[in-house]
Amino acid sequence: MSDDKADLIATFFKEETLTKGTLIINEGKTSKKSFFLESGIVRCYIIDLEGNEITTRFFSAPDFLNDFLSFFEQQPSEENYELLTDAKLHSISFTDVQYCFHNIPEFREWGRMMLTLNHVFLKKRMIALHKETAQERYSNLIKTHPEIVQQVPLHMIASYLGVTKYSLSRIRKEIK
Amino acid sequence: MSDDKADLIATFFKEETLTKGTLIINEGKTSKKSFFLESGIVRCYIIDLEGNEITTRFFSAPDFLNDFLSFFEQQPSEENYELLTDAKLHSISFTDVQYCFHNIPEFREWGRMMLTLNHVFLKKRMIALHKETAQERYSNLIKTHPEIVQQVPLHMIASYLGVTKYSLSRIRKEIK
DNA sequence: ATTACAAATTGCCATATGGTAACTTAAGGA
DNA sequence: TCCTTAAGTTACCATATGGCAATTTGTAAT
Repeated sequence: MSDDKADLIATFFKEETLTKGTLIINEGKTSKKSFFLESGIVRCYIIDLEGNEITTRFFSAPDFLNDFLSFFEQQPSEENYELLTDAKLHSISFTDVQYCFHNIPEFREWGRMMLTLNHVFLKKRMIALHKETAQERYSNLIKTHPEIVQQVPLHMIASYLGVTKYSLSRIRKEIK
Repeated sequence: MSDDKADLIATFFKEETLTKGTLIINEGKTSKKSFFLESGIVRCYIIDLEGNEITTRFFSAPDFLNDFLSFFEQQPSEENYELLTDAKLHSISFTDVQYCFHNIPEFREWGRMMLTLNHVFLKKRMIALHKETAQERYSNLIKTHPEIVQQVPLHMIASYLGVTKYSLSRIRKEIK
């Protein structure tokens, strides 16, 4: 992408510095923004029928993130997105995203890529939950995202991997 | 949608009658078509590293289907789509889909809906694999898609649910 | 009717994971 | 520093599921 285009696109983003614990997307509310995460870690989770939190995804900087369904369909989100650390973000509004989609081909291309990556992520995760043992899933997480394993509380990682915190604690011991 | 538009869109679809066992999308090949399934059942599966088939999805008529990644990104498919019964399909080429996207707003809207439904399916499935027992997943399948439970061989359903055929056979016995 | 083959079932035991309760460790506030 | 609380660990046992092997059932071809 040319510098001109990059600069143009950058003008639509607004810098935000937020503290640990902030919810940047809330269950039940329609998400108005997409984000670029410059620093920090974000956890995405839903609350199931029994009231348990299920962590469905982590984002660690640098990365783009939004709630695909809530943002692009402008409907209430089913998930919460919580900052696990203090973070610096750059946000763009739905209106501006629409404007950029219509007027900047490179931005449209970027949107397509986001969508594809999102889809690939879900498919990989589905297959992992399907065929891998909890230990394999944990080992893979260490390989691909060591920063998450290091910085995120064990019970959240356990929930993300689909096991209890007790099991994950045992898996940790075995791996060492 | 108006009848005029519907008729116009229909002209881009070509009827195909195919027999049980036919692969309509092949692993390794770039998918050139999207389909409307008028009658029949389709199974989507991948082959994992150990050579096992993992069934990732069923489609039963009437439904639209394509391989999102292979079709829209025009890259080799990672999955196979197999007819489990004789079937009548209506197919539309990638070129024609692009044409319709550019020229028929209703079609664009339909594309967006497909994408969203696809996404919702993957998320639901992820959560099901995450939190439900095999028995719950099977019960839900019976509720939502009894025709699949009736017509599809047990070992394929087992693979879809993420359990062995032995376990599913036992689950079946308990439920009765 | 007979054979052949795939699909499905079931007894048996192994393994992975769940869940409680007790305990230890770590971290932040008064 | 002490106190309080959350996080993490671990012993123990329960439950869910895996997987082999033997058997039965169903189905299609001859």
